[in-house]
Amino acid sequence: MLTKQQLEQYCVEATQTYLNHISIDCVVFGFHEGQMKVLMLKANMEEAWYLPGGFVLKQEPIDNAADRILKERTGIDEIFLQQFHVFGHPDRSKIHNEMYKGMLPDELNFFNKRFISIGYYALVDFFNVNPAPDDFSEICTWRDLNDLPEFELDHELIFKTALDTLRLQLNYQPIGYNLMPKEFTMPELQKLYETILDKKLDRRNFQRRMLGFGILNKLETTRKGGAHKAPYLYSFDLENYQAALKQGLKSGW
Amino acid sequence: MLTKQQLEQYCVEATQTYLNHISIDCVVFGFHEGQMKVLMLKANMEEAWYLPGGFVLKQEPIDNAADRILKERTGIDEIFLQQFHVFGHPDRSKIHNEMYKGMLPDELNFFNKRFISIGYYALVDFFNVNPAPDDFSEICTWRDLNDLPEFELDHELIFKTALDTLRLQLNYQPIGYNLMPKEFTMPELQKLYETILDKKLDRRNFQRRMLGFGILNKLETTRKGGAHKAPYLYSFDLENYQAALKQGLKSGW
DNA sequence: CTGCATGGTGTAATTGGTACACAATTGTAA
DNA sequence: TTACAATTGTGTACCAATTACACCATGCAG
Repeated sequence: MLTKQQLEQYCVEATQTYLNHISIDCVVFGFHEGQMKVLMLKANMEEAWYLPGGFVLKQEPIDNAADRILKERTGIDEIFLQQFHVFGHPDRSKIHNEMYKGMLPDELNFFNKRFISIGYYALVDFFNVNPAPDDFSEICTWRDLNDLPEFELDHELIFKTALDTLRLQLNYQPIGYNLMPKEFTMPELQKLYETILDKKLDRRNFQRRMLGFGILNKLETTRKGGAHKAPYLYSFDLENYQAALKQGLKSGW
Repeated sequence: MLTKQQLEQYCVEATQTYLNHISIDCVVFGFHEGQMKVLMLKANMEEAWYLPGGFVLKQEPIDNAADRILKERTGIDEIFLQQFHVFGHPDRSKIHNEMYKGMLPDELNFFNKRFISIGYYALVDFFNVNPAPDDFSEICTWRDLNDLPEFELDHELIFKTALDTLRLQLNYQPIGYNLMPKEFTMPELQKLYETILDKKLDRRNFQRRMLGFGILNKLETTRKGGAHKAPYLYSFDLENYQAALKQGLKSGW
């Protein structure tokens, strides 16, 4: 929670250091215990949830800005990030945090401007993330895709657009390297796909199709401990994976 | 060609009416005589070509801004427009037109800022367009995709990204309604696809695939006049076309 | 040891895409 | 008038990918 003085100083500095009218919002997807997760923040003192975001330094490439913002929230350095849409309706711009409304005259309040927000989505390994709140929030945590709180502002639209984009990209790009641990089983990978797509897939066909892409290495070991047959472990063949990212999985026309 | 005084007035007004730091650039595709075309502008007094673009009014949704800008360049009202990428590297921001550099002190020069540009691509019917230059150009005209001039700034990157996006979308979306005249023959439509993809397609397989999408109406009439067998005319089934736009042509997973 | 849930592999049927062949139409040149 | 070249309309055999399903293997519970 910022005092009025702190907020005032923040606004003065922000106006000087950041590009005005431009913000970045990130949809950070993680995967844990068979569930898809999104990183979210809860505002100070109120039940208001929003997506991690921030601003662009005056001489900073926008991709770097997204990297920087997410490093602050997750501690991770090299994140798989993809710009997916720009949200630019004038009505979307409200104060990030209603609590600070009225504490400053409008002309001094950096947040009380129209912001055009560039949406990025990120895929990260759940276990590498150390969620850290920002100056305006008290909680930064994973939320389950099946149990999301209400979003502030237009963040629900941003989230849904990100998810739609992710689903579409599943059709022509490999996915998982950034979401799975180094070693994983085929059922675990399938669970990821099923969660993203929100539908059941055939176990056997999934396996053949995945292997057909040629982006997986089958390891010697198996995962013991379950109450059933021990599945083989796989890892991604990074070279082929990168190549598939570039060329796409299907040629189409 | 603007005088120093006109430029100064333009800059003062622009700073007041437009969002600073944000611009829009458009890649307008047309199709004529079997050739893919892009709408381009040539600067006053020099051989400098760039894409049509403009700025966002302070209270204007960005999609409307793109509509407005393209209406000024083409005369067309309802254009098929799609946001496809944001170009936000700080080095991309130079003065739109080098000629005006130095005519004004930097702090007054609206153009001498960093601009983050939202890229839109448009598909239009060639015959509906009345190309009109803007204040900083003397020519607005179609350029053949096979015979493009050098682009100013990062407009070549913007153009190529738009073309790549268009090619990708060909795999899961119908196209052509906005590029073809009301009635057209199958070979004409095929030529459009071949031009976009820059590759030959099999005549017979193309026909079957297209008809399989269920977005075409076969008309009774044929196109006479050619030196050969008269081909049937087709039109788009707008209802199915719109549905296909939404759902995508292939289900994927 | 047996039952059961899960994982690994195989295979037939269907669908979709590719590569052709051949007939029909139209204007032109002989 | 006729033969021909160029182009369009339609069909079909073949291969690849996807789908649906069967069967066996493994590992723990009882």
